[in-house]
Amino acid sequence: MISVVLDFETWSCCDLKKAGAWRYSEDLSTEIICLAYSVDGQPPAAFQPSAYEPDHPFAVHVHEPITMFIAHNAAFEHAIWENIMHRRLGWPMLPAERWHDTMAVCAMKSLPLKLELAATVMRLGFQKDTEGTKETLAYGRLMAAGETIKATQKFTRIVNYCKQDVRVEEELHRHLRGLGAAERKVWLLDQAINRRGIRLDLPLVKACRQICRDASVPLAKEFTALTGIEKPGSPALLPWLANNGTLLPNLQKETIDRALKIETDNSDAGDMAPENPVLLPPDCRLALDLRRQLSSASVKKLAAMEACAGSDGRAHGLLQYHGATTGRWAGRLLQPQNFPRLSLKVESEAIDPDQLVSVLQTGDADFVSAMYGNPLSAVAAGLRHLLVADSGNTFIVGDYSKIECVIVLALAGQQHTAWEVIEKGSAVYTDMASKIFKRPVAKTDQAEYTIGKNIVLGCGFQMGWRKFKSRYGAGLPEELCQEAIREYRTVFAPAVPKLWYALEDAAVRCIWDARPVESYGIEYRLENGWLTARLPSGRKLWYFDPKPGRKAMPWSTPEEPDIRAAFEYSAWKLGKWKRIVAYGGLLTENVVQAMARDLLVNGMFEAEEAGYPIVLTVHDEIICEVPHEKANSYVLKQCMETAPPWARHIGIPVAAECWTGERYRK
DNA sequence: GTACTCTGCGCC
DNA sequence: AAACGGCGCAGAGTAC
Repeated sequence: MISVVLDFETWSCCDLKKAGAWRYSEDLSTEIICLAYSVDGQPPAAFQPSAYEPDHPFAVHVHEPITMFIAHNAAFEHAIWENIMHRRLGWPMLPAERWHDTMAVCAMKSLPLKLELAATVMRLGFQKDTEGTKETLAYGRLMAAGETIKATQKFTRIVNYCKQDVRVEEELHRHLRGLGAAERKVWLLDQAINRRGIRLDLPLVKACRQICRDASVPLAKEFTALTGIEKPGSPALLPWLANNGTLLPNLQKETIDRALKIETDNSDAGDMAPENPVLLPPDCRLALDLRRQLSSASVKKLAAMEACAGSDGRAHGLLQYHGATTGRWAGRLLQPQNFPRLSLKVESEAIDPDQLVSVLQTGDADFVSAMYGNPLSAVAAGLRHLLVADSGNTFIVGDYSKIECVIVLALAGQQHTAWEVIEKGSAVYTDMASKIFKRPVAKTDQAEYTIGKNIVLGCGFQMGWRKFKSRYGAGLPEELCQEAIREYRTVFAPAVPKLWYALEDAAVRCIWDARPVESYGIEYRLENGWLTARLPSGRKLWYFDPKPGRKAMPWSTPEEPDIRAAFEYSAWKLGKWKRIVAYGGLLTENVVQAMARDLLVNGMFEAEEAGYPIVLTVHDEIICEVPHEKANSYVLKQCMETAPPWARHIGIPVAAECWTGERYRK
C-alpha cells in the first residue's frame, strides 16, 4: 500500500474558524494556493491544482485504489478535495475510506491536536514553520482584500511552508502509526456523521436573532447609562458595585442570583456568605439584574448556526472524534453538546416545544416578552428546537439511563446496587435522602430528594464533601455534607472506594516497577512513551509521558510526613499542556467514562446497521434521522440496549430511553 | 491586527 | 485519614 501525505494551503473570504471546513470548502471565494505531498516518505513535491488531467503526476495516486491519503485533520483536506478538486476542477472523488487522519491518532493517544504542539511534545526532527503560518494567513487577507499583485510575491514562500507541513505530518505519522481496526471503524462513522450534518431551521434562527437584537439593545443602553460601563459583560462591574456599596466576591451567575434574592426574600439572609451585603442599593440591584438578563451566552449559538450552515441548510463538522482523552466526542462550531436545558413555564404549566417555536417564529420581541417574560431566556430555551429533521424525516433520539453511575457500581462489583438504581429509580434517591436527613423523605420533598439523587449519581469518583457542598448543597451545613459522603462510601457503595484505591495502586505499581499490572479487569502497561489502560472492550486509554513521583497526602505534616508513591503524566487541560498528578478517583472516572463511550459506540453501530443513520451524539445520547415511515423508537431502544459481551460479563444494566420528534429537545 | 489568558457559562 | 471528572465557546483585557 502506498501512502501519500498531503496538505492544502487555501485562502478565502470565508472565516474557517467560524464556518468549519465543510462550509469553507463550499464557499465560492475559497481558492487553493497549493497542494504539497510526499509519497511514501519521499521529499515533498508541490503544485497548484488546476482542471483535472489524467496524466498529471498526482493523478496516478488518485487512480490507484489502495493508495491512502494522509492529512492532519483529514476532514479539511477531504472537504477541499470534494468541493474544489472534484466539483470545481473535475478530479475523481476520494471516499473517506481512502483517507487517514493523523489528528485522530493524536486524539486517541492524548497528544495535542494542533500539529505544531504535537510535533513539539513528540520532539520531532521536523517542526512547524510558525512564521510560514503567519505569512500564509497574511497572504489570504491580501487576496481577500483584492491586492493580488502584492500577494503573488509571497507565493513561493507559501509553497515552501506547505512542504514543511508535509514533512512534519509525515514524520508524525511514522511515529504514531494507525488507529487500529476497531477505532478506524469509529473514525469512519465519525466522518460519515460529520458529512451528513444536521439540519438547522434557518428562518427560525433569523427570527430568534431579531428577537435577541430587539430585546438586548435597550437593556444594554440602560446598563451603560446607569454604570458608565460600555459592555455589560465587563469585569469593571465589580469595582463599580463596590463603589456603590455592594461587595461581591465575583460576578458568577449564582452570586448574582443570591445577591438579588436577598432583597426580596430576607428569610434567606442566614445563608448568605458574610462578604455579601444584607441590603442591596437600588442602583446595584438594577445593574445586576440587567447584567443577568444580558449574560445569556448561549444565544451566541445563533450566529454560529448561520456561519456554519452549508448549502444544504445543514451544519457539518459539529463533532471532533475522540475530543476528550476518554474517547468521548467533543463539540465544535455551535457546540451542540451544551444546549441549555431550560424549560419555560407559564403559571407552572410547561411550554410545549411546538408552542414555543410558534411564538419565536413571529420574531417579535414584544410578543415573546408578553408571552414568557425575558425574551432572551425564551430564545435560550428554544435553541435545541433549531435542530430539525429534514422534511419527510423525523428524529429518533435515545439516551442511556444513569450510565456512569451503573458502570462504576458494576465495575466495582456491586451489580445488585446498579440494577436497583435502574429498576427502583426514584426510590433509591428517597432512601438515600432519608438516611442523610434521618427522617422519611418523599419524592415531593424537592430539595432533599435532589440531594439524595446527586449523592447516588455523582459520588462515584471520590468527590469530597467540600466539593459536594459547593456544587450541590450551597445552603447545607458541613456536617450534613460529610454525612452524605460517608453514607455513599460506607453504606451505599462500599465497593467503590476499593476500586479507586485499586486502580491507583495498579497504575502506580506499573510505572514504578515498569511491568504490566491488572486490577478489576483494567490492565495498565507502559508502551513507548505512554501508560496505557486496557479497558474491558479491548480499547486503550493513553497517558502521555508518565513518570514516577511522590505526593504528600492531605494530612501530611513536617512532624509526621506521609509521602507516598504516585505518578504524573502530561495532558492538554484548559488550553494548556500540563503535568497532572493522578489519583484513584481520576483514574476511575477516566475508565468509567471511557466504558460509557464504548457502550455508546456499540449502540451507534447497532443503530447504523438497523438502518438508522446517526446525525449527532451527545456523550450518552444518540440522534438519528430517518424517514417518517421508518421511525420507531423501540428499534433504537433495542439497538442501544444490545450490550456487547464485555458489558454483559461485567453485569452492567444497560437501559435506554428513546423518543421521536421533528425537533430536537430534552 | 493577532495571540494569549482569564472569567464565565452551558452540558454530560 | 482521601481528592474539581470530561468538554467548547464567547467576551474582555492585555501583550506583542
